[in-house]
Amino acid sequence: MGEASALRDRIVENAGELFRQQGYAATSIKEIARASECTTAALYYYFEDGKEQILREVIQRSGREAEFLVHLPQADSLAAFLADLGANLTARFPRVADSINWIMLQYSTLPDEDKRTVQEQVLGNQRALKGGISQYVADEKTAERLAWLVYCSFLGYQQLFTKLELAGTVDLSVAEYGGFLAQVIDRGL
Amino acid sequence: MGEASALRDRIVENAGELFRQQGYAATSIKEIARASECTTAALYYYFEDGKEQILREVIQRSGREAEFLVHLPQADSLAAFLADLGANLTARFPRVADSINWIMLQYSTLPDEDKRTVQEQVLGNQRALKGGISQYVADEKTAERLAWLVYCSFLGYQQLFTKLELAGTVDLSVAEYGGFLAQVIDRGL
DNA sequence: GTCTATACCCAGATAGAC
DNA sequence: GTCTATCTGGGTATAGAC
Repeated sequence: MGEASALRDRIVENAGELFRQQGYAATSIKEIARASECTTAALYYYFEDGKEQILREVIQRSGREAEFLVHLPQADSLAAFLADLGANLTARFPRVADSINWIMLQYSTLPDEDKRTVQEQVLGNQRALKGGISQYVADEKTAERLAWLVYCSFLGYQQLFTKLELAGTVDLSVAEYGGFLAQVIDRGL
Repeated sequence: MGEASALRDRIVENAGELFRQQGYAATSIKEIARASECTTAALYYYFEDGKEQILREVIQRSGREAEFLVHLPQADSLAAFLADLGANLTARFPRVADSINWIMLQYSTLPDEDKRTVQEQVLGNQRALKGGISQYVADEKTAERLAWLVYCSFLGYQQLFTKLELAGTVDLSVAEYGGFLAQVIDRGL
């Protein structure tokens, strides 16, 4: 089904970039070929099933790449941990949020195997986050829920403030937002 | 540019439904016509600029419809207010989240006027939420931030748990999630 | 392995009948 | 106002040369 090659890699990479920017449906195979500096014929040499196969591979790759939380901050309190997280998430989280965004629209049409891949990606992120939080929170269930809360909060923020460009209209940076979240979690209002 | 008519309404309505389900790019004008039980020619009678104009009108309508938070719960504490909100959001929020989802992918291509419409929709929701929260929180800035936090949190939850079907894998209902958020906000961990 | 050339289909769009 | 019929272009896909 098409062995490894530099071109093959470039195609998956560029397709992913285009999907993140425009979504799957709005991206044509010609566009992917152009970005990869090859023809559509070359593309079909590596991906017999065409666009759908590229979709599958992009999803799998984005699953592998999604370990954005692996390098969790070291801190000596939960509040500090979360504030750090917010400050540092700017670099890696936008990509994750972009991926989730276009995949979400595609999700219902995916074969079960790919659905699982996507879920695993999200679950992996949450688990990593939970691991970090567990250092400061004794109760298992609380850590679990807190990880979801933090994950969902940042995802929503990312989408509204970056994708919808609210950052230009509303004065609330990720760092501030993260700091506020940290503070609320730490001691309530 | 096409006066009011039952068919015209149906078209915008059905187009919106399809956009929410599949996104803008994946929805063809023929599909919209089929769903509206008319031909594409009839569609062009009402929408001279075709698909793009329909897009604009769907966005405007979804802006008008987005007052999902107008009927805010009455409660005698912030925690109760938020818990209620979580429990009741199930009905109206999914639609808002779906809209944001597909619009987000389209956003960068929108003319400035429509961008503003979208932002207004989000800002309107946040403002409404803030209004509710202000009853319990004296400080202006805190209410502001809290409204964003709540909004982002529910948006993220909605997308992960409903769109990505995590609700089937992870045991955490909206009500539980909202309850937890309420509790955290009220008194921290 | 990658290209040129091309087939085929469906999407967006419109003219003209009724 | 709504339809039938049709055009054009771009999208997916492939055969065959190099």
